[in-house]
Amino acid sequence: MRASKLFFPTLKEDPAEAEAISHKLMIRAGLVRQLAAGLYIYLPLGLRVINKVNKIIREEMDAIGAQELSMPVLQPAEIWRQTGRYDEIGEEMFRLKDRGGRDMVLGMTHEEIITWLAAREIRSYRDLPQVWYQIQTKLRDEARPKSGVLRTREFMMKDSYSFDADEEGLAENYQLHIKAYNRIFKRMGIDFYMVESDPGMMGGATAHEFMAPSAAGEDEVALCPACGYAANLELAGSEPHQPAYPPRGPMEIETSDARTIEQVSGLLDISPALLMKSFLVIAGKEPVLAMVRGDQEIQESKLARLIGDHRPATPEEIKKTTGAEAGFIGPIGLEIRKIADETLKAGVFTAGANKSGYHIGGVAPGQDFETEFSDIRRVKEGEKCPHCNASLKIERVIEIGNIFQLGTKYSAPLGATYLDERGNEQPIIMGSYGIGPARVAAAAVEQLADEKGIVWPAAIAPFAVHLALVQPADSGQTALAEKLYAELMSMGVETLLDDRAVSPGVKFADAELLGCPVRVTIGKRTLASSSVEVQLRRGREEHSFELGAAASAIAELLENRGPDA
RNA sequence: CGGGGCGUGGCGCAGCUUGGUAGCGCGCUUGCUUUGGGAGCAAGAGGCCCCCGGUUCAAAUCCGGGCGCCCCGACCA
Repeated sequence: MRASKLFFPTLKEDPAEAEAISHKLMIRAGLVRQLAAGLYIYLPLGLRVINKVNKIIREEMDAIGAQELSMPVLQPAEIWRQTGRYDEIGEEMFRLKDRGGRDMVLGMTHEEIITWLAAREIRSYRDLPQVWYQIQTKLRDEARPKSGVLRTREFMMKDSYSFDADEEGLAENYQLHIKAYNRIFKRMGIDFYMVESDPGMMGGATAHEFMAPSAAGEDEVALCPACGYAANLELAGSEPHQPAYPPRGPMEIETSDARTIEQVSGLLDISPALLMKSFLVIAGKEPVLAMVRGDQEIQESKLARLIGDHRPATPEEIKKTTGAEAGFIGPIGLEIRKIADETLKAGVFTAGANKSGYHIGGVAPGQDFETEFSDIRRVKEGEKCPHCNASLKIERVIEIGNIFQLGTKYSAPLGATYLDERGNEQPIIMGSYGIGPARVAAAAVEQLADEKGIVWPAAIAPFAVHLALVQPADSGQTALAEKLYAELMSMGVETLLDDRAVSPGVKFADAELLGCPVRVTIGKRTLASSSVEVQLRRGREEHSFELGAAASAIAELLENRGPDA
């Protein structure tokens, strides 16, 4: 490709609306343009990158026996009603009517549709197992699109679905996907972890996410450097330290205006770990008191798994339910559902007295009041790994892939069954597996970019070689550049020939911004020395090759750098 | 959905407090020069100042309403 013909509008300055590194650079390098909130146009260079990502995904999916197909984005609401998700999902699903007044939706995912297909076409255990996938547009009316291409309302997703006769088959396909995903992300040269994740409303028991560490990420994971335990903070567990507790023996303490953990621990001169935090939430219509130790925070997603959707109680509701103001509420004397974090099981604490201006000391949960115990706290950096007691690290990550064991969540309501060897009808056991190609590309930008611009991993770079012709007006230089360009292309090395009539500074700056792995410079120095200068984008390492052997030397250089080049 | 910020040539911004001529840098066009790190000189083009309404002799500027975009939080199948 010739830069003089390529549409790649680069920008000298960061766009005002961008915050994340990948967002800024993908706009500046002319990869994408924003149409509206969460809607992006992929320009030629951006599309080249996505296509490379997709190509790798296809190769590795095909390699585990998955078969590509394609399903509609526009879908009848009826199928979503059958699985109950039409009503469960709410505002995040785009809904519309066709001219005949039929309810339709724009697909946010394709479990319903693929299961509809399986229900019709799979009849016998002889038809199983199957793994089907597509790379297709999804639409979600996100509450808050953000960070450029990382969270958008319309996005592409590789989604695959496995169909098995039994749990063993599902486990096997799950493992195959883990293998494929590891290969895919390794080939792309990005850093990632596989972590345990919350299946959430996808249903099923087992789920993992593939996470690329990045400050621009929206999730956090807990990682154990010793045993490899890795989990999304939504469900990660830990062993918190145990303080020395005072003797049991409830007694009222006047705390006047001290409400927050900080104020109360300061006033009483005791560690926050000896206090109990109580939150009143409303689940449905029922009030629930959630309690964690004073030095801990509630992990909402863990609480939600016990009590479902909930919201904080209003000040009026708190007063009405407990008789006290926020800051003085506690479990003693409250006849509502109570859930205490399991770290409260062993100790003796100071809690709110349900009487404004007072706390109660010496409270032993489970003895001085009835409560359920469960893990509802958020893991903190430095707490002990639940498996090996090493110190946990917490990292911010971008979710680039996920895998779910669905079981019969979709096959049962949609009647996707098969006849087993004995002629008995059985529900098909399903799994579902996603990868977001745009997130993968953005994660690569986030992880590798330097102050000059993008540094693409070779596997997904828009071009392998950026060939800068310093003076296109000089016939000698042009002849050399054209020759090298033709040689590289004939060797299958994708090359961008920068033959634009712009100053050298612009060419070099754009080359660094675009981030192709290798930059080759042809200028008057090339004519003088008969050798070409080659610079690796990553680390900006310089090489020099003799003119005649340059093409093969460059190809070899690319070859040797492997996926991380 | 709660909180905050922003909306002025293609891009980045100033002007708004204190109403009266729309400005800067980059980019763009033409010519000449230049050519290994975002070139120089000269001459140009380009703006319903987000929209609607109000106040005023007069509104980019003040007031009301709306829309859009970004950030923090909630949500994220």
